[in-house]
Amino acid sequence: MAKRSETSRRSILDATLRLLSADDMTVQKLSIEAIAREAGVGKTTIYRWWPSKAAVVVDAFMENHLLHTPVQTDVSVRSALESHLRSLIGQYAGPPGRLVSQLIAEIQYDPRTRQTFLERFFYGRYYAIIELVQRGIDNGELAADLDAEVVSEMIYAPVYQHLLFGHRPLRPELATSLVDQAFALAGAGPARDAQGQARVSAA
Amino acid sequence: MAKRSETSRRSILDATLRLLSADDMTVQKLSIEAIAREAGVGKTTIYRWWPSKAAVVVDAFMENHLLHTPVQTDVSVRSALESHLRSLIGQYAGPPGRLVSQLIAEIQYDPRTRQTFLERFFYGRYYAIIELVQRGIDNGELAADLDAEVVSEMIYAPVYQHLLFGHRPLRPELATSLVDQAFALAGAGPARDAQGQARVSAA
Amino acid sequence: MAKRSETSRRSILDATLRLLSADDMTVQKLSIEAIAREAGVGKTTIYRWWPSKAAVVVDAFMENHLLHTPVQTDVSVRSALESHLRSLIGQYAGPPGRLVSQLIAEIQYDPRTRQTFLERFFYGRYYAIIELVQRGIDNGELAADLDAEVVSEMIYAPVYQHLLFGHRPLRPELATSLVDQAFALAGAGPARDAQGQARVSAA
Amino acid sequence: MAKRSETSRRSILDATLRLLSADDMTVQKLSIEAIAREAGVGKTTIYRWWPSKAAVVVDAFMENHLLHTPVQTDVSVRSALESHLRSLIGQYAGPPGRLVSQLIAEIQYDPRTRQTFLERFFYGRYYAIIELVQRGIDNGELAADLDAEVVSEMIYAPVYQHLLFGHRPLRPELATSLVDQAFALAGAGPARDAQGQARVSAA
DNA sequence: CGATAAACGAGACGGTACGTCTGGTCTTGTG
DNA sequence: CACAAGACCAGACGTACCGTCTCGTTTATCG
Repeated sequence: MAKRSETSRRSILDATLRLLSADDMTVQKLSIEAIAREAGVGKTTIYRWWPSKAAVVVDAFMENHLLHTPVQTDVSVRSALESHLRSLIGQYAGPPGRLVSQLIAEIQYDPRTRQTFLERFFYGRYYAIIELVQRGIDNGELAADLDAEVVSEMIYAPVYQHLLFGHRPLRPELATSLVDQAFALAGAGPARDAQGQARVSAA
Repeated sequence: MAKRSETSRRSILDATLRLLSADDMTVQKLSIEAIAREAGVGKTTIYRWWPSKAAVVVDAFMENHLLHTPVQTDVSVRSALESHLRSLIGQYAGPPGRLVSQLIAEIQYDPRTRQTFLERFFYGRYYAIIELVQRGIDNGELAADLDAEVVSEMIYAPVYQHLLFGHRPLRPELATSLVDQAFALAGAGPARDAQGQARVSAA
Repeated sequence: MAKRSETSRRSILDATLRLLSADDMTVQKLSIEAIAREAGVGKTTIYRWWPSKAAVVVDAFMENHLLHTPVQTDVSVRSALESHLRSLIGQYAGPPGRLVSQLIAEIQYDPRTRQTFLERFFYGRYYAIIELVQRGIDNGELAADLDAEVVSEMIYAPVYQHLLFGHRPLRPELATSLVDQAFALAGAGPARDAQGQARVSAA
Repeated sequence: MAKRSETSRRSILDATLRLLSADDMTVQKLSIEAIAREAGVGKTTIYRWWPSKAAVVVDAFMENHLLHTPVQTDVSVRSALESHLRSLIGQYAGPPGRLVSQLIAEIQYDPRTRQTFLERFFYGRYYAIIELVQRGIDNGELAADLDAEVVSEMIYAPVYQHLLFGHRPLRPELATSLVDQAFALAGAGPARDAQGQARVSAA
C-alpha cells in the first residue's frame, strides 16, 4: 500500500528549480544527490519515481515554468503567427531559454525523456502552428498549394537554431522577419492583408 | 624544450573516435580517463592541450569525419540547394548525425567549445547557403525583396530541428519539400500565382 | 486485539535459516529486508517482535538446529567428557560451526542478544561440564584440590579458540588430547607418575 | 610511478583509532566513509590500499596499540606464565579488549583479514606460550609426558572465552587460577613441586 | 654533442556523484 | 488491531571520473 507522497514530489520539483535558478548551474552540473539534499528527501525517493535526472528536470519545468505562448484566433493568421513567435522568442531570450536548450541537450542522451519532452513540450506548439498555417492556407492568406507542416517548420525551426547554436542573439525582430519572409512580403506591414487579397484575386 | 608530440595527439583523437564508434557510447558517457587509457597516454597530456572533453571530440570529429556537403555552382540555385540539403540530410541520418547532435548538446554547456564548433563546423555551411540564396535572388530565381539570411535559415533550420527533436525521422525527401516550399513561398512569382511565368522570365 | 501470528513467526525463522544455508551467506550479509522478502512478511512484523537481526538468528538457530551434545552418566567422567567434546567438535566442524562462530561475532555488538545467547546456548553446556568435572573430583577420578569451573574452562575453551581463530582445523582428536592432558595434569596421580595405576583403580 | 603517500596512510590509521575510541563506536558501526571524512582523505585511497574495513582496523590497531605482554625468562616458568597472563588480562579488561573482541568478530567474515590477524597478532603470543610450557616440561616444572601445545591452549583459551562470551568479567585472578590448575596445585605456590610429588605418592 | 628543460606515461591524490542497498519508522488498507 | 505491503529519510556501499599533483623517463633542441 502506502501511497506516493505528494509532499516529497513537490519538494523535489521545487528544489530542482531552486538549484537550477542559480546563475552558474546547469542541468549537466545538477546532481540527483544535490536535489535530494536540497529537498530534504532520500535519493531513493527520486529514483523510485523518475528514471533520470533529465526526467525530473522536465517535470519540474513543466509544472512551474509553463511557457505562455498563446495562439490568438481573433486576428489574421499572420498576426497570430507573429505574436506567437514574438512571445516564444521573448521567453527563450531569458532564463527559460537556457533551460530549454539544456533540456534539448539532455534528450540527445535519454530516449525516454525525449519522448516525454516531445509530448509535454513540443507537440502542443508544433501542431498549433501547423493548424494556424493551415488556416492561413484555407482562408487565402497563404497560397493554396503549400504544405502546412513544412511551412510551419520553416517558420519555427530558426528560433531553435538561434537558441541552440547561438550564432546570433535571439531578438524579437526575428519573429517579424520570419513571418515576413513566409508571406513573401518583406517588411510590408499591415497593408499586407489587402495586398494578400489583391494577390489572391490577381492569381 | 620538447615540442608537442604529434604521436600523442593522433592517438588521442583516434582513441576518441574509436571509443565513440561503439554503439552504446555517447559523448556524455565518454570520459577523459577512458580516452587516455585507450590512447595509452597520460591524462595530463590531454588536459595540457584541450580545455574540455567536448573540445577533444570536436577536434577528433573535424579531422576525420569532415562532412562533405558540396555546393554546386554550375546548376540552378534551386538544384544546388536541393542537392546540398540532400547530401547533408543523408549524412545526418547516419552515425555522424548522432555525433553532431551530441556535439550540439555539449556546446550548451561549454561556451569555448561553442565558439570552436561554430567556426569549424557551422559558419562555413551557413554562409555558403546564404550566398547561394543571394545568388538566387540576384538571378531572379527568388523574389527580389527577400532577406537571404532569413530565407537561408528557414530552409536550413528544419534539418536541425528534425535531427535534434527526432519528432520525425530525417528523410531525404525533406530536402525537396523544403526547397519546394521555399520557392512556392518566395519564388519570383510563379508558385504564388500558379503560372510560373515571372520566375521563367526572370531567369 | 489480534494475537501474534504464529504463521508469521514460523515463516520468519524458516526464511532466516533458508537464507543462511546458502554457501556464501553470513549473518553479517543477511539483512532484515531479505528475511522479510523471503518470508513474505512486512519488515514491521520483524521489528515488532525482535530487537535485532542477531536476535532473529539466535531464535531461528535455537528452534531448528539445537546441537545435541549429550552428557553420559553411566560411564566414567573421563569417557563422558571425551564423548561430549567429540560430539561438540563434530558439529562445530560442519555448517553449524560457521553459524555459531558468527553468532559469537554478533554478540560482541549486541548486549541484549549476548544475554539471550548465553542463556539459551551457553550456560547449559557450561554448567553441565562443571558438574561433570565436579563429579570426577568427587569420585576421585580427578585430584581433590581442583577448581571444577576453571578446569572445565580449560577443557572447553580450546574448542572455541579453534572455532574462532581457525589457526588449526577443528579435529575430533582434539577431544582426546584435551581430556588426556587434563587428566595428565590433574588426574589423581597416574599420568604424572607414568604408571596409570591410580587412574585405573579410581575408574 | 607516484609513490604511496605516507601522510595519507598515517591520517587514515589515526582517524580510525580516533573514531574507535568514542564510547559508543564499534568496528561494526565504523564506516569507511567516516574514516575518509575524519582523515581528510578520498575513499579511493582507502580502497586502494586495504581490502576491507577490518583490514584497516587491524593495521591501525597493530601500529598504535601493540599489546605489551612480555614473557620473562629469568624466573620460573610458572611465574613467567602467570605474569604474562596477568598482563594480557589486564589489557583485555580495558578498552583494547573491546577492540580485540570486535576484531575476532570481524575475522569470522573476512578470511583475508583472519590471516593477517593471526600472523600479526596471534601466532606471536601463541608460540611464545608453547615455548614457555615446553621449557617447563624440559626443566621439570611440568610433567614430562605433557603436550606443550595442548597445555598452552588450555591455559590460554579461557582468557578468550571470558573475553568473547562475557559470562564472567575478566579478572586478574583468572591468571593465577589457570596457572594453579595447570600445575595442579591450587594456590600451593612455590612449594608445589614437593606437594605434587607427595600427592602422587598418596594416590 | 651533450645538457637541460619541456613533454610525456603512469598513476596516486582529495573529492563528488553515481545507482543500489539496508536500517528503522511511518502510513495505508485488509482480514 | 496485527498484519503485508511498501513509501519514506538517511546514509553507507564500492566504483568511476574529475582535475591536480608528483614522479621518473624520454626527447629534441640550444648552448
